[in-house]
Amino acid sequence: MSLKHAILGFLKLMPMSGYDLKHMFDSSVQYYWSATHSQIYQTLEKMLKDNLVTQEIVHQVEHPNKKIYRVTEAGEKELHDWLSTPQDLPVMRHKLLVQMAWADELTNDEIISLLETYAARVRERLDLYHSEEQKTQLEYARSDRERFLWRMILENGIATYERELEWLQRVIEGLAEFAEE
Amino acid sequence: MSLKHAILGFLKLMPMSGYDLKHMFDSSVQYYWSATHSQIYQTLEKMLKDNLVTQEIVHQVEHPNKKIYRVTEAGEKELHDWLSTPQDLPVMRHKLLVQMAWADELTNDEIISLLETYAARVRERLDLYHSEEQKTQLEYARSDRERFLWRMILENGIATYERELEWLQRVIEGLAEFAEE
DNA sequence: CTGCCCATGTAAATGGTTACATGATTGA
DNA sequence: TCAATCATGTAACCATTTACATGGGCAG
Repeated sequence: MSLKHAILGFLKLMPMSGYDLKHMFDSSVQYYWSATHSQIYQTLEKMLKDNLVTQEIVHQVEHPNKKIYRVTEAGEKELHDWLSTPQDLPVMRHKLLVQMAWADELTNDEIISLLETYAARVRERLDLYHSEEQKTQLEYARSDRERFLWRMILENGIATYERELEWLQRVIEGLAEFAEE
Repeated sequence: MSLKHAILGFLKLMPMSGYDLKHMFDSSVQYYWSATHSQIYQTLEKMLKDNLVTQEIVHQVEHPNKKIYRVTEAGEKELHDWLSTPQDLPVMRHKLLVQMAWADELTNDEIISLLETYAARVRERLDLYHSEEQKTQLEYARSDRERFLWRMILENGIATYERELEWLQRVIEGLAEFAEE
């Protein structure tokens, strides 16, 4: 499980609530790791039981109380151990590719429509990657090396999606050769 | 759920058993969709109940009996409907990138070791993509257009992993600038 | 005689999504 | 007054992995 480890990393950067974590995942990591709020709250509970984090309730007047979590020593060790463990290739679950495998029963127009819709979503994602917000977040890095690593993560995403766009274009162009009569 | 749909596509290509399906997933689709045998058997049972497939028991002498599944009309419809539905971007769950996000607490050598191990796995995967077996499978395509689509799927995988290798190389080189004293 | 291929399953656990639920404050 | 933000949670379900389980045939 790496949701746990992604959370530990964020909390080490800065103690925060489950709500804050959700925003962190949505704004910076969403693109290579995601989590719903229910999953985050439940995982935090479990991590608390396992003594990986501590909880402090902060009473607020104008807002609901919040629970601030902090990484414990055991949590730091858990994170460090995981960080030193080589990971397998991520399992690809690429629905569009499954569709393409069996798409010969669709018309050219139908296939192209699938590809175009997908391309539009890829472009949206790319816009997010290129947004100012992403650059701002690099400011929070705690060292030049950390900033470099964060920039590399961003660039990985950008390259991934740009490559995907090129591929989509090639498929669309290639399909033209199979004009329907 | 697209395991169901990937299965329907395979069965439409050729009626087969759960065991055969497992091999199909492992040899051709593993790289963009995967499933364990337990998942396949259970899904087939469910699909049978839902009348998406029929089951025929083939008695064998030298081997255990096998259950051959065929797509029903309802199954064809289910597949066709799904094929015409645009898909969202796949959720990326890239553990190595999560590690990189928090890797500043590792030494350069430790980070590079993570990256190199990962790169070795990417190269293995690329070898699979470039293997003869992959080219042979293109023969089973039922039309030129289908063969084109299958080739594009393969090329998507190849491009993905080649890009990943380039990125890994850039990170490794970039890290050198942060030499440890 | 060892280990792989054939062929099927079940059970338990983990991970993840979706829906249901509440309720005050703030800005348009 | 409508919608969004803040802030938390539970319950049900679905998807996926891992482990447990069986047993004959065949090749080295």
